[in-house]
Amino acid sequence: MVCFRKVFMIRNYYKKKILQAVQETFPDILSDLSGIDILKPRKPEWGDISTNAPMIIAKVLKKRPDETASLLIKTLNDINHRTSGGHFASRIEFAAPGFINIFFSREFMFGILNSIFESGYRFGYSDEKKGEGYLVEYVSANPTGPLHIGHGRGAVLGDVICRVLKCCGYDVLREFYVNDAGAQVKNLVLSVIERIKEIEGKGEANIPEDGYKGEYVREIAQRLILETKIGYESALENQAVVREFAVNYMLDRIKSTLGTLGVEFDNFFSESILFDRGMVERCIREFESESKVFEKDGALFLRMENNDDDKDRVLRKSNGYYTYFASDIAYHRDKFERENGRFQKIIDIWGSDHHGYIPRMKGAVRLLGYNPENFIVILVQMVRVLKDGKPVKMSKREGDFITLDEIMQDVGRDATRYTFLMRKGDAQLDFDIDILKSQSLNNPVYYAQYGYARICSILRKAAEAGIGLPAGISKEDFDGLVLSEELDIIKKMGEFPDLLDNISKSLEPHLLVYYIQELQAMFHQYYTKYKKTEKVLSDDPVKLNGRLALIIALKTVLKNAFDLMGVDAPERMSMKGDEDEE
RNA sequence: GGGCCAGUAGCUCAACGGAUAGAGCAACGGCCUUCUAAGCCGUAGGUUGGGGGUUCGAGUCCCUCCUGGCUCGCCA
Repeated sequence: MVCFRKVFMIRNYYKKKILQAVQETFPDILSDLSGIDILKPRKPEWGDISTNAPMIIAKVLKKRPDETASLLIKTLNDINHRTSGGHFASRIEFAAPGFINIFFSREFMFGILNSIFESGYRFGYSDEKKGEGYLVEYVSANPTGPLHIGHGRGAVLGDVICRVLKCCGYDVLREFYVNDAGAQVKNLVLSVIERIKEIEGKGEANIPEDGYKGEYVREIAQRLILETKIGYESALENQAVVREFAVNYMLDRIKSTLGTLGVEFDNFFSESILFDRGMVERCIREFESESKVFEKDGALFLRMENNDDDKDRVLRKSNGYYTYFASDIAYHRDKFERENGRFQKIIDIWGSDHHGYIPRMKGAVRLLGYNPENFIVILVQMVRVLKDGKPVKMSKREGDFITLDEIMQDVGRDATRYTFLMRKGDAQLDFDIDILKSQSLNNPVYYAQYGYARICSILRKAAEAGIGLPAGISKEDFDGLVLSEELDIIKKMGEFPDLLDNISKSLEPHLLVYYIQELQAMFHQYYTKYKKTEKVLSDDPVKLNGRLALIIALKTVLKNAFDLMGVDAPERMSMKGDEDEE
């Protein structure tokens, strides 16, 4: 058997073999070979994995691609026969204009299946990069209102990115930045106080221009009165009390929504702490001593020109207050410095309306003495909510919006998460409430879950028939797997570790959805095609054991993928028309 | 006006610079006495916004134009 140790990535495995072949065939070649690529062919007749190496080498050596290819194939065949424990390829072919196509051997596919059983729920996981730290900040909604759908998208994306990074062996900290020091919170406080006045009948609520008019503000006021016995006048005098209560109330509510969504955080980092601990001042003092700032018109500017930004930026306004940018610099410095530099990479997930802020923050990171490349911003486009076919205007201040809680009540957590994960973050997304409500049975998440439930159903049937489930795959039972659909499913499952590695680098979790969708389609097709002829529960004991092993492995891979997406993997699903059961 | 992102099937979107551009919805026609029909099969649908360029090869990279979104504060 081909040796599978720890995480096994097919791409890397074959890349090694091909590079080895290149070295052995052309020992004198010195050029840069980074153009050599390992591809997954689109057509079955092009093999299971292929490379463009002949073309790259042909260019360097000024030879014809078919010449370099035939030499490489010769060496590859040689290596294939030398490989201890079994061959990795059953066929190695040339294809015009200069590809080498490799077909997996049965030994290789047996190895994939075997490694799924060996790794189980950790299949696809890695501990290779252990120690490399990522601090991922996401959501970070102002505690001035309930979460809306846009927050949900960022939350799910951040959550799944963290899950994938963790399983790829990174040291991950999930953080929520609480903007509890700025003007927005102040506006909330004033709004709450006005509602208190209204409730006590001391006049009409006079919500300030930048205040919040949502119903929840009245709720905060009512609770505040109830729990602290505070009145209008004392609230005016003790705004800090109102502030603390309101922020805590909103944070609790936000946390509860996140809990429903299945999104967790390791840390909630308060903006106020940056000021309380003098972290903002410290940054500014150091910038001053390094002549990175200057005063103009009574304000303090950070020199950003000719850096990453196109403009000098204000850190301290002429009224003496610091800008949001100033505290954000201190915050990001802390991220890099925290726990003796535990985090090499800082990832922020922002709404794409903040994209103009990226050069500024990158520049600040550079001025702090860190490499801006280690500060990565993922942008998430705002979600447009459609109702009655028309976009719903959403204004937090006007209190006119659909909350994330309401969305989840309508379509459920799984569908909500799945919908957000279906597209990459920086693409516009329409969330049509009516369609998701009325056609929720058509939701793609059910397609994915249905396949899982089907597998469980077969395994239940097997148990009922007294058939023991295999805990692994033996060489003999593997002989029962000969249908091309079966082998294709095995190959696809083998891609899972590559996929996770890819996502951990590209930070694009939507690939997970596409993978599940494809894998499920393969299973549904296989199931339907053979439900009358070649059932999993075959009378032939070799086929039976092979197929049981296949679907148990499939169940494992699917479960792992679902877990990473935070979507439920149901053991059974009721069919249409069965609603009245139970 | 400057900057960032996008423009791919009727709609929503995929496709590390690789071979004949793919799914899902929607449309049309089929498949349930058998391991779950929330499934499967088939048909139709495209000059990848337009035009140049780079090379063995471009939806992908460069230039330019068109269109849309976002953004250009001593707001956060």
